Amino acid sequence: MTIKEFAKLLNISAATVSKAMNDSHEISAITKKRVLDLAEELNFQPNPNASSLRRNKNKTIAIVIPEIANNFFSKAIDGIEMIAQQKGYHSLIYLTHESSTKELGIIKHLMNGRVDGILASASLETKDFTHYNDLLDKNIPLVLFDRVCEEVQTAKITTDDFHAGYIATKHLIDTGCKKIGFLAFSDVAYACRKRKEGYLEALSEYKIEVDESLIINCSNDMISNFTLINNLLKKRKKVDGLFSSAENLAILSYQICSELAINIPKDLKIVTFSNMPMASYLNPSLSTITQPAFEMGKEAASLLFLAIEKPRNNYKDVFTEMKSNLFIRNSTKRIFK
Amino acid sequence: MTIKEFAKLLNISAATVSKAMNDSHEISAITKKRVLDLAEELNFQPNPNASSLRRNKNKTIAIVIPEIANNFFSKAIDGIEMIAQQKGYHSLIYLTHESSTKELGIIKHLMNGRVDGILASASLETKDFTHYNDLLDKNIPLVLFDRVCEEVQTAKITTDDFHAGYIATKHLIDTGCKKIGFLAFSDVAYACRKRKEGYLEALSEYKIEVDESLIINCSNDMISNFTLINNLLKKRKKVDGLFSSAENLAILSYQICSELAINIPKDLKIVTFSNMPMASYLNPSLSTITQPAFEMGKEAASLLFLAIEKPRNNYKDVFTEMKSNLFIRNSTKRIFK
DNA sequence: ACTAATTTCTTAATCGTTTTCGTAAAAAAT
DNA sequence: ATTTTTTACGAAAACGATTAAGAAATTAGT
Repeated sequence: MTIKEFAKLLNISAATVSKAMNDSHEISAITKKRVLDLAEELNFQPNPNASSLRRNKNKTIAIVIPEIANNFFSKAIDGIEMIAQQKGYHSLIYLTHESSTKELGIIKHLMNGRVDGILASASLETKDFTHYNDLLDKNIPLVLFDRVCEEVQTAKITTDDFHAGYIATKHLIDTGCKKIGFLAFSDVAYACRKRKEGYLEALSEYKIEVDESLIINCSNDMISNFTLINNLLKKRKKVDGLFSSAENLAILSYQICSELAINIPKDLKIVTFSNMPMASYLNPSLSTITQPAFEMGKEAASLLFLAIEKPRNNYKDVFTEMKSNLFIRNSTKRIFK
Repeated sequence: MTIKEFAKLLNISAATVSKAMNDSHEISAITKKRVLDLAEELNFQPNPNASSLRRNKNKTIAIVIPEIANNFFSKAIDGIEMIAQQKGYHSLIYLTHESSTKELGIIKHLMNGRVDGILASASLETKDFTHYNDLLDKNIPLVLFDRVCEEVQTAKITTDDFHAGYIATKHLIDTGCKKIGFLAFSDVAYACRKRKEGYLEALSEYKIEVDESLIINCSNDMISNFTLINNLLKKRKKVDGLFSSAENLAILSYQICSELAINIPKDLKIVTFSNMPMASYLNPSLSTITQPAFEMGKEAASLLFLAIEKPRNNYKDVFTEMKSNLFIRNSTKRIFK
């Protein structure tokens, strides 16, 4: 049903219906009620494409993320979608599967005005960020979250990665670790670099010399990650603590420890960034740095809507570091020998 | 940039550009190449709203699911999005948070033609399914997956819930359980009813009398679920095996066992439906029935696109039961006393 | 060489809204 | 009572693509 047909039912013009549904002051309360009541009754909704075309607004945002089968991102989406639904917006979702080619394709595609704004988390592979800057040149609001990058001058939501890295490493030192390895999920990602800096800061504070062979630069390839971590852990005496910057690397480490019969936490203590709800029930229970994924999603979305609805607002300067939490569990339990 | 402005750059008409970009046979190869090359260079894309309005097609589908911070649904979305991206479609995501009111609102909203088709998984609360039938009346393709319902005559993708329930229960019996409880995540959901029927079938086959007090009808309220399961497990001698129809109920059971100092698997064996990647690393490792979530998503999406692109196809008759797998781990380990 | 058929492009109508502008009617001001 | 202002609505022109129908240019057929 078109707005014209609908209008005919009430013997008024399409213009009046449109204005009534948009709560224009030009329309009397009486007429508004007649329109709204019938619209409710017949579930009449103006064609969104025609509306978007005319208004040049689609009430739609895009969420571009590396992966979804991931406790952090799925919770973040939960937060984003909640705010979007509150605001009456629709959320398109795009997965890059950590491929910069896919990311580039998706972002370039989104320049056609299909969405009013974009929430993105860069893929691991991505080293060139010009596509994000192109978005900004086209005045499409963009908020980066978690996987942010310095090259793009726009709003960013992250966690206190440096501090968390420091705290995690300090915790390992406090439980008696002397040779602490660091598993980097990326050697370029801003968040990972910050986590590493926190790690280095803690080592420095406790006068522990940095051993580069204990710093493992992992990638998106789980096979090669396996090899890397396996090689590290095989020379067991060289490492007694592991700070992992990503959940999946910790899982991999659990697997490798199980295969190599390395006892956690006796032989090796592990603390990791993770949003896993089951961390308490692992064998042994896993000490984690947990990011406020849901809140980050909400925060990022709120900021995006601010940018969309108040174009004068200089949202681009926002840089929010949200607080993550250290949950101490048995994987970093101090063992007195 | 509009198609007119773009056309002017090549000294041809907008119509020609449109046809060239849609690979019409009316346009010469030479012109097509000129158009496509410039479009590539300038990243020109026709306004999607104008296009959708004219064509009455949006190249967009909706995914309506109860929750996303959930291993099954996030993997299913992964599969759906992959197929959608291959087909050049966009995926809108809507979360109902298990609320039938929200579900109803979302589905009613989607009747305005914003999407070409819908993939849905009903919320637990939903008992009235007329909104889905309304969609079908409006000729909007609909594929239900996992949380399907008999009341709606459309395509459905599920798992072999009856068989899986039977196998899981049989496995508990084989490992020595005599008093097996069943944790139902819903008393109405089709999938859960089937799982229960499989459970009952196995009991019957082994001549184990059904004890209704061991069948716990859980809900979406985790607080009351806690009470229900806690009450069941406190009278410990009454139950020595637990078949859980949903992951979160198993997690809750682990928690309760830990609090009540019930040893798994010695005092109680547990097997559950779950897509948790960490099942092997739990304490004890958790025996699971695992659904092919990713493949289910792909299958559901493929079917939806078939319905969208071949309107004559009677996709509505499709009812696919995909095979789930039983992974036997330590939570159901036989203990010889 | 002339007509018919085919190829390739253009013009113009159309999709269903929103919004500007204009105009009655009603209310307020004189 | 007349003018001015305000209120409430309608007519028509956008928005930017697609496509049916028509026209020019080319090729084929006789």
